[in-house]
Amino acid sequence: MEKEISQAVIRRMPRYYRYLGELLEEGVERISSSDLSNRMKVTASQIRQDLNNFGGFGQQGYGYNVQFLYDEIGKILGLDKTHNIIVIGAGNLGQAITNYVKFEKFGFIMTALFDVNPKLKGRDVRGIPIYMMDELEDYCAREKVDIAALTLPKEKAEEMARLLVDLGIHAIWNFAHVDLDLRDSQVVVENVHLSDSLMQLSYNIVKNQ
Amino acid sequence: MEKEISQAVIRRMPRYYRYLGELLEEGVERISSSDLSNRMKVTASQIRQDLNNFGGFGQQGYGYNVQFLYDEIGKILGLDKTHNIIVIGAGNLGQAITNYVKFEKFGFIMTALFDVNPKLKGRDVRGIPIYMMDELEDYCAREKVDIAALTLPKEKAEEMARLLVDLGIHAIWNFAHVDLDLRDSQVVVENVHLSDSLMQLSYNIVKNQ
DNA sequence: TAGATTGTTAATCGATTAACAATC
DNA sequence: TAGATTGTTAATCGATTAACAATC
Repeated sequence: MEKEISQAVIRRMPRYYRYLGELLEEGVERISSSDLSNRMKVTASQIRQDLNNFGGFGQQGYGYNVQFLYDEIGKILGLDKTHNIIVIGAGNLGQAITNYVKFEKFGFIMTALFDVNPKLKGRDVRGIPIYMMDELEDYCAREKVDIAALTLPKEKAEEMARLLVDLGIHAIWNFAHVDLDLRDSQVVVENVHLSDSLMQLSYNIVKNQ
Repeated sequence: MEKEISQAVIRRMPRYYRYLGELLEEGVERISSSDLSNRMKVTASQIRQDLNNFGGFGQQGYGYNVQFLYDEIGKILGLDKTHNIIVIGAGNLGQAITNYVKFEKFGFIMTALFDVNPKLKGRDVRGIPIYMMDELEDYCAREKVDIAALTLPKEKAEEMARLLVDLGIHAIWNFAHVDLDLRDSQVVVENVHLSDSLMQLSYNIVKNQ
């Protein structure tokens, strides 16, 4: 296997992607690491180092072609493929994520929600059906599912994560406020801990005073 | 001023807080850095280093008192005070955040939502009123507001952020997919970039295959 | 007191920045 | 060709881990 690229680098890639998208919208054709560094408030050195983890996308004396680099970073991030997402837990957060249409622009397609609440049976979120949890297994056998977004209370999250692994799901986008211990599986987990984020903000408020 | 504590350390504090909360629920009275390190899958060294940024909370030969350490970290994170939060943008995400009752356990109180959509006028989210955007200034003059959660489309986020700064708000919890450039102000910004998180997940899926 | 475990200093590791030769 | 700017190596900085003396 090629040498592992650090998550610190990976975390910055979506940000590059976003700035390049903005440059495209502005009609900018090429940009140097130095100009980009001014915009993004990072060092030009870091930009060149980061990009060169994945290959030489620039040209000496010229800089980087914006469209080309945008597309390449898109490929690196897997945005050239579509990813089907199911949402486990059709509460407020689950529905909000489902409604966040922006994701589809990047190839993330919401295909179904699942919940235990019988009141939600047969309902939908902007056309995306809500199923009962006992239909999950059949659904996963029938349809291609790439990512499961987990928006359950933490008490139920661990158990559900196990089930999802058994059903062959490869990636979990975890909104439950708990660490999923799935190290024995091959599943990729990405955590969104909103409480943690809020606490960090709170710390910085206090510090600032 | 005391020496600055790195954000890497701060980011880990909410996780310590969560594990200590779980230990409390289990009725555990004391814990050593080594036992905690086993649970959290970090090094004992890191735990001791992190904590000692803020003071000596442990006792040689004994370890750490769980309740005491929990309370101290709570204070460090500012969770001993309440924070009033207003939500700018009462769309799905704004409403989902408002409904996320869990936050209140940590002293974060949702007090109002604001939107431009006249259909929402006079409505509420579990008793929390939705106001029109033109009432924002009066509201901020009248009520204590600690944090503004920003759930607007990115086109409107920057302008709104400026306005919030002018209205004297000190902290912004930013869900808009844009970097707010508020370096000239004293405002604390914490970003939640859901798209970035999803892209990072996507990268790791591709890598894993 | 002896054993346990912290607080803290020193060593290591990895990530960021600087420098510059290669090259378009 | 000369100027610009990359790709990449070397230097620096900061964060993590290891080690151990202090002490409960």
